[in-house]
Amino acid sequence: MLDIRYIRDNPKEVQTKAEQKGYKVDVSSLLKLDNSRRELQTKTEEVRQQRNTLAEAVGKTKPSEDQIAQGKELKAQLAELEEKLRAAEEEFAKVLKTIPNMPLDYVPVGQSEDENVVSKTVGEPTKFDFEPKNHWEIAQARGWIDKERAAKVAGARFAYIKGDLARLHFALMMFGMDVLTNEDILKKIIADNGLKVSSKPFTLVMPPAVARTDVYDATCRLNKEEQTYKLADDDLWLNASAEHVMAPMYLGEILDESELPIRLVGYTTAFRREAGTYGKDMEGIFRLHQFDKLEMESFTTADDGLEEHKLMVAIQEYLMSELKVPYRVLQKCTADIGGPNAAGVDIDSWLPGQNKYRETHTADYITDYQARRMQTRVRRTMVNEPGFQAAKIELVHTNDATVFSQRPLIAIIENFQQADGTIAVPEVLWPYMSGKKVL
RNA sequence: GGAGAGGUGUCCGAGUGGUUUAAGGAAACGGUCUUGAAAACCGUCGUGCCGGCAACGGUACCCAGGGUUCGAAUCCCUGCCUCUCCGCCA
Repeated sequence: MLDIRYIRDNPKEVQTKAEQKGYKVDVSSLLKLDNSRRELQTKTEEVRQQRNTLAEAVGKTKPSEDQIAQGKELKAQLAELEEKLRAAEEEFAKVLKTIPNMPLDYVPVGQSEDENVVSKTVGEPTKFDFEPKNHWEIAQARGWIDKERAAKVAGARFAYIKGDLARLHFALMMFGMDVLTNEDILKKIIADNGLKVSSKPFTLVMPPAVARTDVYDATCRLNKEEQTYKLADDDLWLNASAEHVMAPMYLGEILDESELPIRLVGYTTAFRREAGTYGKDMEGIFRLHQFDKLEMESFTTADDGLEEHKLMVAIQEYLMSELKVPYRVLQKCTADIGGPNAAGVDIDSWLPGQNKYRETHTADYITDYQARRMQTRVRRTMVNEPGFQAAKIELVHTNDATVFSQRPLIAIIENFQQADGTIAVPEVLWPYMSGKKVL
């Protein structure tokens, strides 16, 4: 959610930037709702004041007939005003939520994902002296993926991932966890990228896989039931990303600045209905209703938010480079970063089986847009001199980014396939493969 | 899942219908004293919203949402959460 005061002060900018993101919003009608809401609030508070004054005048004594009559009159007035105020606030909040976050100035303006800007390409598309297969062909031949039986059990777009492919998944997860929780590696990444951020390691988290409606909604990430699975008998939704259940961890809390940054690396199974993608990417495990994922989430001060975002991208690049999978970095344009984001980066991995780069990672910088709804704040000491100190409470900035989902498995299988049908395990994963270097 | 007891500020904890701007204590921070520290003493010590340049004023918030009342932290209802016992269970 955007700050209404910012919208009041910059209505034209908000209108323009929302449109750059492809959002149809009506800032002027929002501001009208804001005005009538505030007028009603003032009136309501005036009546409440009269009520409080009367109650105080009565005190412990028995109220007179006249006082009771007055009180009843005020109560009736208040009931009417409060109802109007409630309706006005509800309408106001509904419209305010439709205003997306403002893109940062460096985010390229674009109409669709086609206008994302490739900011970097690392490695060359892998060359083969044989015709490379796609991951689905390879996995079927090896018995690594069983979608037919999964369809029998759970329906389309589910999979049994088996044997060495399952092992490879856990190796990848372990590799990610080891990097993210290792301060020395983080220091190296920070130094190599010239970043000015804390080297505090990430804390490994296994979060709940579900969240309540109001909590999920506060993350600004809850989609409609067409997109997200809702439990039938409980007020709970299955998460569509670990980020969705880690972001609201500090809901309603005021953190101390000394606790920041809070860095979490969470492992969870994510669930997505993938409505509107029927027929797309049906082969293999590229797009499933369920997938396991390791995800970064962090809470920082506003001052550190952007550097934190850059750190997450740098970590993603480090992981990809260590795997030696060719990739490119995309600066997402205004149309593609998503409503809550101020900026966003995708990393696309080279998939020889599709002969193109496909998205395997994303990194989201959300500034204070989520934190305002979640009311996750930080108490900062701004001035601390003898005889004088001032504390300030600010919204935190949130960042999230993929460490590894299941898609990198596709990249590994396809890039490291050999003529004999086997897969060479990337060297950095050897320690996690129980001695297997070839699958 | 069944039965019972609870949920008050950073923490402990009082308050069960009306000067609650929530007692008291602890922690924290500033000061006095001290060579320094401790102790003692003095002071500060919630958040949101509305109005105001500001000082400040108003209002709401005692888990959440409803209700009763002239008046609710306090009474009633519902939900959530915690604890104890039972049941079940990786």
